[in-house]
Amino acid sequence: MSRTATSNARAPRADARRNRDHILDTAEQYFSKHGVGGSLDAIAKQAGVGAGTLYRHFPNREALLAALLAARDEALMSRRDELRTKAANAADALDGWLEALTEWAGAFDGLPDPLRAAAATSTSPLAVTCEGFITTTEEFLHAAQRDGSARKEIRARDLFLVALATSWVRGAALADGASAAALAGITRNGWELNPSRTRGVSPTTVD
Amino acid sequence: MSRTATSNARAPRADARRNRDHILDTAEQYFSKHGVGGSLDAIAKQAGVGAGTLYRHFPNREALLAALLAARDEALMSRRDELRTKAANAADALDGWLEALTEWAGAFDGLPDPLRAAAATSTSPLAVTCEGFITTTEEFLHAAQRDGSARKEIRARDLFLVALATSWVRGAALADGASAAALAGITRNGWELNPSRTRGVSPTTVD
DNA sequence: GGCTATACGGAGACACTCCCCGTTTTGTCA
DNA sequence: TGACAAAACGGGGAGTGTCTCCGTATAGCC
Repeated sequence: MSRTATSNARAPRADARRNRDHILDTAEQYFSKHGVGGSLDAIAKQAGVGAGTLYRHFPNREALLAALLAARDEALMSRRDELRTKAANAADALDGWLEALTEWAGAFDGLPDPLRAAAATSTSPLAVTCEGFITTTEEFLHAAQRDGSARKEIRARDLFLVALATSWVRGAALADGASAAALAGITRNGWELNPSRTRGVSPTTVD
Repeated sequence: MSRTATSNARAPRADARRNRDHILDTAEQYFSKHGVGGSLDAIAKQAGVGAGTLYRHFPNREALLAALLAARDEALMSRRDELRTKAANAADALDGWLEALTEWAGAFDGLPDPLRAAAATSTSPLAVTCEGFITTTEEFLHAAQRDGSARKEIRARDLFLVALATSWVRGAALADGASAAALAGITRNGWELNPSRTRGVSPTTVD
């Protein structure tokens, strides 16, 4: 009981903070190049620290990923705020949010898998992040459902999983922009009700 | 040139065939329990053969999976034939086929991942299987597009990937039947055009 | 300058994939 | 039936990865 109630632990040592940051930087690079499955020991070596140091800071791959994604939270939050205020209508807002989520989940190759697992288990550092974004999804979804532009039977969690799944598919449909667009279209048609705008699909040439 | 043109290799030895079958049986059980990520050495041990024997028959995990799935091909084919003849219309046929694919991809935990990879690379024993099913998907999709019940811009490969993705999501949404139904609904609304039947979604209670 | 909590690093236990090669088994042909 | 060559077996071991443990180093404080 000798510590303050607000911060139960004392401030980290300077070298600890330095190493942590360095590991994070290295992991960011490494996962970008090799996907989330990249060797953790290799990251430690490349960061110039021992394996023990890496595992002390991040007990497992998920913890490391969670820390990496935390750095992106802010961007996603500001995107949310932007959609809240600037979207033309609730449907576009929801669509924009799902696209933002899909991109977020595509930050590293293979990222959708641990995210999906986290969304199911809730006993993972990633789970907290996921739950937060599901709540935001719910906000946008409810708004769209209230004004009749989204189907009533759809739940936010399912839509979140759809965004992850879209990202998952994109990881395979390499270099095929058409697939990404097709997926987005299928998803939007999937949840949308009474589309107000005749969206771009021109009747075009018959053959 | 001393062999017959039709079968370039001689018949396998009796013990080889026996071991192969035994490995397959064991792998079926093992993957069912532990998912497709289960240890191959453990399968060999449980099957009572050496690791070398397993790897001689199936050079890698994908080859083993492909052999396991081959045993299921027949069931899927007969489902296809059933849908061809008994489905009320092209849309229901396509829907039924996609559901069959989704179930097929859910045979083992984690199966969608190698399937997705195979659908992209085409240099894997699983790729052949995937391509075959994509072709069938194309058949059902074209029929639906011809009679105006499926959107024109959708491609068979994308729909195949959607089926895999649905299976992938189901792997997470454990024991939640509602999610499975929701996903199926989103998918169908995603590709369907001018739904002829007012499908079950009752306007129901307002709150 | 010295003391202690904190943090470091890397050796090593354990697991998994996959190759290699000496040994065993099978099928065939006299 | 016996013997021989091809086919197949099995498991040791190299390579790679995860994660722990503990002797050593160092930052921060008095």
